[in-house]
Amino acid sequence: MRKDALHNRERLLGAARRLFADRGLEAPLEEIARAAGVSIGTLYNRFPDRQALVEAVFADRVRAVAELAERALAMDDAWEGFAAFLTGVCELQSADLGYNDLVARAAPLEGERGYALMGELVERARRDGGLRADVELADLAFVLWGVAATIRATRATAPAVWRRHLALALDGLRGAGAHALPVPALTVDEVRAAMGEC
Amino acid sequence: MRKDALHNRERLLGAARRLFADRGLEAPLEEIARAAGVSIGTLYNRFPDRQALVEAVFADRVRAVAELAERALAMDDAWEGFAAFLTGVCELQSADLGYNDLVARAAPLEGERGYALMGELVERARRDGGLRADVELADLAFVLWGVAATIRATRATAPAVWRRHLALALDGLRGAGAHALPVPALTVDEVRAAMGEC
DNA sequence: CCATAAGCTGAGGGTCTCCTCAAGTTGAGT
DNA sequence: ACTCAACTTGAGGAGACCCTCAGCTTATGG
Repeated sequence: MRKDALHNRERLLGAARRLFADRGLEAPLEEIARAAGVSIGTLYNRFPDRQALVEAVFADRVRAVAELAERALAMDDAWEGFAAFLTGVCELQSADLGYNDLVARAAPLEGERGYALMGELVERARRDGGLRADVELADLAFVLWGVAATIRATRATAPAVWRRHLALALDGLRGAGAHALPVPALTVDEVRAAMGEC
Repeated sequence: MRKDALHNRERLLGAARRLFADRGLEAPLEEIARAAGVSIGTLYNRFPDRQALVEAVFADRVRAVAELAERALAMDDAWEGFAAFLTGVCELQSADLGYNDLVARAAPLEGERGYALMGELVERARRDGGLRADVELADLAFVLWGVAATIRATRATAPAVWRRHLALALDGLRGAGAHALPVPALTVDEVRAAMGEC
């Protein structure tokens, strides 16, 4: 790859990072190109479609979340770890509208390893962290989807209230005083399908 | 108003009701006109803009929710009433993608009277229904926004799981075993602003 | 049955975004 | 310096959707 091409790629990634962050994943590609000081054609040269650009921009987030999960698992208190993980992901969502969009469309950690990591977080919290027994991995999607909606709605008005929503959601996941759940959890495939849905 | 105009108005409302319900509030107006068997010009004659059409279509929902609130207040058990109200609104959201969109943009009950009604529901449940003391009216928005997101994501895949999300959210609102909330609730104005936000 | 105001129509102009590709430019190896 | 593959450019076609308005149709009251 030629040096100028590489340079343009960097500029495009930077511009996309910025625009996705404060306008969401639907930010016009033309505007990203303009912000990068490059023509729309060049953008398409470097990234065949929007998805390629999105993936390149948010690749770092996958690593960040994996690290988050590992640090959470390393925490002494299982519940603290569980809560810290969800809080961390929500913090990323709140810092970046694009990532917020993204988490609604794909789990923060994909693949065998990702699911195993998050599954262990849930398992451990259930075993000895006071996470209610009838909660499953798939139920984390509710928290993520829900808080994402609150973040999106309140980011201009009250950029920290999502923490209140999250706190209420976490209390709903605690064992103490829990009530039976009315329907079974989503299966892994259903979660995937639902995320694809929008 | 001429008879044919009235007739067209009805056809338009019917078509809009249908299309909003399964495609959301962004359904193309041209398609609504087509479904109504009427030209796009006529649609604009009857309804100056999308908002007018939306308001006309969902006027009945406002009445339905008001009734829901009154029946909820009439229930013996304060918590049951509170939960029944939220469940009822979520059921409406789940039955109609357009209404689902709408609830994210405006409270299900607006105006002095609407807020008073919902406020009383919260107040009463807090007083003697086991609703946690630090929850306020504005916090209902979290439930509505959150469940709305789940409904939207899962309607094709698992159209009933939102009840699970709602159950978890309700458990988070219960008094037993509640943990202190990290930030103050939204003010009424902030809720309004947030809803306008999207 | 007529006059006329009310209503209907749909082509078309405007905007926005996507994406392509022919023509021009440039980095880099020789 | 020269060559040429790699790269860039931006005008422009395509597709959605919005909304308007000049010209035609029709309900209705007299």
